[in-house]
Amino acid sequence: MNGELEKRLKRLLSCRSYKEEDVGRYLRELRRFAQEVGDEESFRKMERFFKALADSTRLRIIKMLENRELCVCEVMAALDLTQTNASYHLNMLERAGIVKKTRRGKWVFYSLVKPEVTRLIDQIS
Amino acid sequence: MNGELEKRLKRLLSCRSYKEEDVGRYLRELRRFAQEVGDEESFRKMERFFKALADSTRLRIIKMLENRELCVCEVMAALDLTQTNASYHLNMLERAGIVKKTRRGKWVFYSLVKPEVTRLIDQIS
DNA sequence: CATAACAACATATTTAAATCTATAGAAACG
DNA sequence: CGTTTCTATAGATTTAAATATGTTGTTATG
Repeated sequence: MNGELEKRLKRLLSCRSYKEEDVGRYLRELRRFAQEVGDEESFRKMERFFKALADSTRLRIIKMLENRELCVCEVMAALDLTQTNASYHLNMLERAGIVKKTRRGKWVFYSLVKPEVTRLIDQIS
Repeated sequence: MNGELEKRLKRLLSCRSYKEEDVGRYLRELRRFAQEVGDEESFRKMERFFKALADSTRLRIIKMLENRELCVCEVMAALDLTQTNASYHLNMLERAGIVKKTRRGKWVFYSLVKPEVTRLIDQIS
């Protein structure tokens, strides 16, 4: 067990009329509490989703796609990105399940999978 | 002007019965469209907010704070973090306006500023 | 089927975030 | 007031994301 940490908790609990021998139990309680709020897998999933939104270029792409679908070269033109960089961001959004792509001849068009995502964005701003 | 890009747009538009001389106008239209969906400042703000949520440790902290406030040493204990690392993540959340801190004697307690944030998180999972 | 055009991918570089180590600041307490 | 305890910050290191360069895959077209 981590002795230093237990001492620290003991001092904290002594302000709360806890008995000294309860400290070990309190530590286990805290760790169980941390487990109970959610499993690692679902937190990882949320992390990936929020990471996809944590970039102003991608947020702007999403807001544009709210109005209409765009092909890669239109995204390049609109946001002044290199072809590779535009593809990179669109791929990030696709892997997060936010956009989907449709090939039409030589062109690949991107559109929103769930338009609800823009509601979520608008809640923030 | 970016000649390569204009040629690319021209070929795209030629599939849509656009006149050739409209390509320059279409490029400007795309760029204006990109501006209209939102100003850089507000996208940067959203980016900061989503960045704060884009980490599974911080998401777990938020979910714990939904139930009750915690001091730094409790966060350390619950999530098995170093003191510095716990402070770092709590500071990130504070600067994003998600949590606030209250000093009580030697201890600093953190709590949610807007509990709505957990609704937003639950929408994802 | 050879070539041109659009997009994706692989790899390297740059830039930013997360973590660690060491130290400083603030409150409590003898 | 000197010491201990809790938290924050500074600086260095590690790790991951964003961007750039060069190349490949895919579709259309002469």
